[in-house]
Amino acid sequence: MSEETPVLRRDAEHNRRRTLAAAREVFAARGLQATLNDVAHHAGLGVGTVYRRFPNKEALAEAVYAGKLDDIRATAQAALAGRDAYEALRAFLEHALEQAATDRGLRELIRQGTSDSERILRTREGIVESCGHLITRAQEQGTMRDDVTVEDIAPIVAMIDSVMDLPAAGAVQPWRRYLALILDGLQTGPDHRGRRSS
Amino acid sequence: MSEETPVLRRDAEHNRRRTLAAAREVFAARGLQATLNDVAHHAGLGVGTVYRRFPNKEALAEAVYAGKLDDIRATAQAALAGRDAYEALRAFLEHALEQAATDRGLRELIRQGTSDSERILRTREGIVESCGHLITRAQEQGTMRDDVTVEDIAPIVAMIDSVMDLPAAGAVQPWRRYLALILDGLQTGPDHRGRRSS
DNA sequence: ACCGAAGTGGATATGCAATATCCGCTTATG
DNA sequence: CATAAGCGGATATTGCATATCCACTTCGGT
Repeated sequence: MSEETPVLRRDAEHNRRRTLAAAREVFAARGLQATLNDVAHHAGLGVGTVYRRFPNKEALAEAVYAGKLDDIRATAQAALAGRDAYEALRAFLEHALEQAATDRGLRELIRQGTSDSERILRTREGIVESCGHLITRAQEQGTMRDDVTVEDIAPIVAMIDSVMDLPAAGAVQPWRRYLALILDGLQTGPDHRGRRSS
Repeated sequence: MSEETPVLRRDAEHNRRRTLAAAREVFAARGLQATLNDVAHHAGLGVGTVYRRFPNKEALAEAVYAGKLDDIRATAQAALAGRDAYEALRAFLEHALEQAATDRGLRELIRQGTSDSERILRTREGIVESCGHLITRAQEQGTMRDDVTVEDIAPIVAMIDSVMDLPAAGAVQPWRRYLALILDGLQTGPDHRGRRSS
């Protein structure tokens, strides 16, 4: 066992959880560019306390999001079991983007980023891989256009994300509308998506 | 005439043009967050020279982009004369986004931004307004879904922009594909966009 | 050719914001 | 109660962008 199990003092453990909870909230609201000072203050703790447990912001972000992202990957993998691959993909994307909609930090993490931890990177790859399988199967089932690729996943997610970043006009979130629009367009159309005559 | 016409010395005028040219290139390549030092160096000039002509970065950016943006607005207005409003809107968006595709600074300016000059803001409004007219006319012509609004323009542009910001996989720019996909989805479908049975 | 105004360069002052540390004090725990 | 662990938050450090200043150069009219 090279793994250290320092066995934190009770109060320390309590503060560790407080830190994580605060980080979740702050990152969700203001994104990953929020400072550890912000997080500490929001948790009612000193900065030093936060830095004692997490060497830097990236470590804290990973602690906060690794699980959440992994859940999403699990959902993607589970989607592979669905009968209708197109519908499974649609449902998965809606589910995953719903998470992103309420969490700006998660959104930033999902996007292609340079400063990501190895773990986050792998998880993201896994998600995309599952989506790729779904696309292939949907095409075999004749429900998805043949020119769709795994390469389309990242742009689609980026596009929907960008709508979420827009200053929301009303209370409603218009991203579902656009996701539906795009996915709808990727189906095999009734008349092979014929253009208007003129 | 409260307008000053300082009549620049020949070399000064030359350097002013050099500055603008350099700014165009640097902003296009690296976006508006490039520093005036970058611009000056790229122009082969000292920072002081740049600051002598343009009080700050925003002024320089406006000098660089005001014309370009105004051209886009003119194009939008011209599009109102088209017979087929849907097609005119499609062509305009493709044209405008083509400009954005090769100019990161323009892209950032087109997006909703806080630090924009009054002039830029008005121009953007004008563009959106023209798009709104096109949408209304297309609906009257029965070529566009009735639930489309002017409010859809900003998200659409944002979505396509976000694709452009993605690290380009190959040499090809996939944004046209997505723009076509989205606009296609906004047409009135042959069978009123019926969902698949299952 | 000369001279004053205009222009130039770029080192550097200024300001700001985020990161991370340090250490005197407090608290948990055996 | 002893002591190791933990805490707080002022502050050092770093990094970056903005903008200025002024000794020096160049232009252009006479």
